[in-house]
Amino acid sequence: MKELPKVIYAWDNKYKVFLLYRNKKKERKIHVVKDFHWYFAVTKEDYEKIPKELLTKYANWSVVRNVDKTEDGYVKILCNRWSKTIYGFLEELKRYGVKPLEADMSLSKRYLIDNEIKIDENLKIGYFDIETDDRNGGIEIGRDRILSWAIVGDDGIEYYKSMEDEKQLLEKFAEAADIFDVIVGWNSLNFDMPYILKRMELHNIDASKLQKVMHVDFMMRLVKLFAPIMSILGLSGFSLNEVSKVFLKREKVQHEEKIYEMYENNKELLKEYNINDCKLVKELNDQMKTLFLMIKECAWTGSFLNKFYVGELLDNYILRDSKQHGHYLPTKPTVEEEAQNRLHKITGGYVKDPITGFYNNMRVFDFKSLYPTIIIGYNIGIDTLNRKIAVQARLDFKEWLGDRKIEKVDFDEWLNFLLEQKKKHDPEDKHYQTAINQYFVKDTKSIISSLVENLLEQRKEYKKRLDTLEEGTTEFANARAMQEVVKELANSMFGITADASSRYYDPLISESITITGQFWNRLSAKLFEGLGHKVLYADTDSIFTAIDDDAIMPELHKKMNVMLNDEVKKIFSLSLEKDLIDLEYEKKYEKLMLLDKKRYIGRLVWSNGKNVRLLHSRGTENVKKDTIKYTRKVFLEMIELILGGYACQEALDYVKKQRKEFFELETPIAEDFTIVKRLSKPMTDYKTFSRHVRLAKTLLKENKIVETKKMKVNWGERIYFIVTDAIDTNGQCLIENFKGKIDKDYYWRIQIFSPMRRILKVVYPDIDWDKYEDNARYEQSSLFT
DNA sequence: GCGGACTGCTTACCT
DNA sequence: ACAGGTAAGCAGTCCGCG
Repeated sequence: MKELPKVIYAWDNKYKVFLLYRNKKKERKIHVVKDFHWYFAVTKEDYEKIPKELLTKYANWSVVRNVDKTEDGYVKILCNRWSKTIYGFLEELKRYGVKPLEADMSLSKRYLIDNEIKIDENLKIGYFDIETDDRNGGIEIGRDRILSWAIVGDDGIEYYKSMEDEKQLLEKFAEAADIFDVIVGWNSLNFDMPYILKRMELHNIDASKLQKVMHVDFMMRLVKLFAPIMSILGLSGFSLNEVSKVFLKREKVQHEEKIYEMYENNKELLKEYNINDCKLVKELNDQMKTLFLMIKECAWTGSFLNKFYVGELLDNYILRDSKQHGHYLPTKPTVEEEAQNRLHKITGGYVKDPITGFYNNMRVFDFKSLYPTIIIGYNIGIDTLNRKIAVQARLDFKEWLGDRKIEKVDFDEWLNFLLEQKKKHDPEDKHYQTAINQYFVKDTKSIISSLVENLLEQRKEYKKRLDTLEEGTTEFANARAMQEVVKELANSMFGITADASSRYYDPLISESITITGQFWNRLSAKLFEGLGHKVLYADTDSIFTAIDDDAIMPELHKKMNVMLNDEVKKIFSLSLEKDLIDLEYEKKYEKLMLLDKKRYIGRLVWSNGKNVRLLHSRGTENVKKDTIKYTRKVFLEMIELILGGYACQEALDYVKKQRKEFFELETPIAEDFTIVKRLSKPMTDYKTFSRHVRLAKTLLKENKIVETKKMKVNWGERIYFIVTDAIDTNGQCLIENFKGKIDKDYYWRIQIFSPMRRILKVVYPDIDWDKYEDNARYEQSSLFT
């Protein structure tokens, strides 16, 4: 193969690389590469540290095959990756102070990067689903036989099989799947795929028959995209039925009978049901273009669909770029190194102690792309950090900070410390100094900063292009997709420098980013206050200040940006032609109750340049899923009344009224008082047993719920319960066992009044709200009023 | 034996 | 299997107490 075609998918088998591609006739073909050798790299300086005997020893053990010194600055050590001794070799090298580079790579990943192989975007997609014998009840992967399968192509062609002979059924599935580049299912990573593989194993069918087909679990992607905004979408869960209802206004095919009964008595309905599930997933994708976007991201970064994780995408993207520049990156940490990395806690964003209160005309400013901006501005990267300065500079910073937390340190003291340190460590001004007193060279651009810069630049371009294109056209969809792609990648760059399992992990780097973010935020607070605007709250990249006059806002916004850019450039001697920092004026609340860190609620009237009028809340009870329905209703009602201008006395009367109504409630409805809590881990991992865990224990024994898996993506079951006696640790019942008894005192104190009181205390601080908590105490005190 | 102070666990949220 | 920061509620423990 002279001109390498775009590749659909690639894998390796010890010493061979398999490249799947489409020929001129659009047929799927495999190209096998037999003469590509695995290697890792070390720098030339590191190579000198390796004793010759060590290399000879491992060469004699057939671990080291060859040494390639042809590249600038690096030596490639060609090895037999499948020798177990390789790990001993790498460890031994580390003992000599040698850092093996990119020694974690698979053979195929290495090949794709070295040969700059492009990824094909024209993938043939099949949506698949299986049905299994459900007579035994409960779900256990591979326990019962598969009754049928269906695949629906993106061209709409349907494939379906159902037969007695399961072995043949599975063979047919492998055959049918093989014409697709990728098969897409719903929760298929945890159900369909492992089920099929288990049953294939049972029938001694070679699993490699499915090797050539990538697999995507569509549910997992949607969970990632929509889990944070479920309530906005009106989405209560991620069953296929629920998601279809919300996005497609359609439901799954209804059936009264069990799957097995359909298989026995109503084969047509089973077929319809099975195929329909595939179609639903297809229609979801047709509507949202999710796979289209994922495929774009893969082609852009040089990754494959079945390894679609931000970390993996970025890794490929960075590795390819650095290879082009003739650089090799660190090896991913071993399990032990990763555990070691985790022990070190990295400081994150700045959260100001809020000045709580009920405010008029609260304005929110927001740093656009805060962390990407910092990466670019200070040329941050592993390749630009001056390690010679780093050690002493770190010690100086630690000594100065002492046991204080950085957010508690006086801002001017911090500023002065940094200015002094700059003189000490970098008198010739050859570096950018970050707010954690680390120094990044100015003269060569770091890999990640140029990538992030490129990504942000691209994003601007796509946004510009979007304005010129017509909505609904393919070009528009393309541009928007790419805009999303570059945004996600730029924003994730920080994440991988703080990820203990990543080759880019480095606390000096990630804290250079986060703590400089803290510094910028506090600097902007200082500037706001210099202009007479008191900052009331701030979280990471946002600043809250109350300003009555709308007319001054455009001017203030402009002024703040000029000042911020000037100050930052001056303090850190950033030699930037254009202004990097973009502090946007983002929101206006006509009224806002600022309750606590990460908790506020108010009337939003202006957002991102548009007039709006809606209740907007963060972290308050109405947004939390474990709030009971009754509280949600009363709480929101009270908020509306307060926003509507309730006076103190009116609020007091309202609380009294609510209290009375609640205690006079004769037959509480279960629905109103159900507490919902989710399990987060396997039962054996629990150290304490709260009410929902106690209930779950029994449910688990009775096989009514399934054990929570350790994987992060797989949420545990939700437990719906009611507290009947708060004193008793077993004073709770499941919603289905509700007999009409609730612990009224508990519900009033904890579930209903407590959230209300948090608001009332802030809005009407002069009243002693505590006495309305305890029923008995209230009765007593009311005797005297 | 019981209650208050305290610690750490758990869940769910915010940026 | 990209991060840290935080509130609230409560389980569990320790301690004092003639």
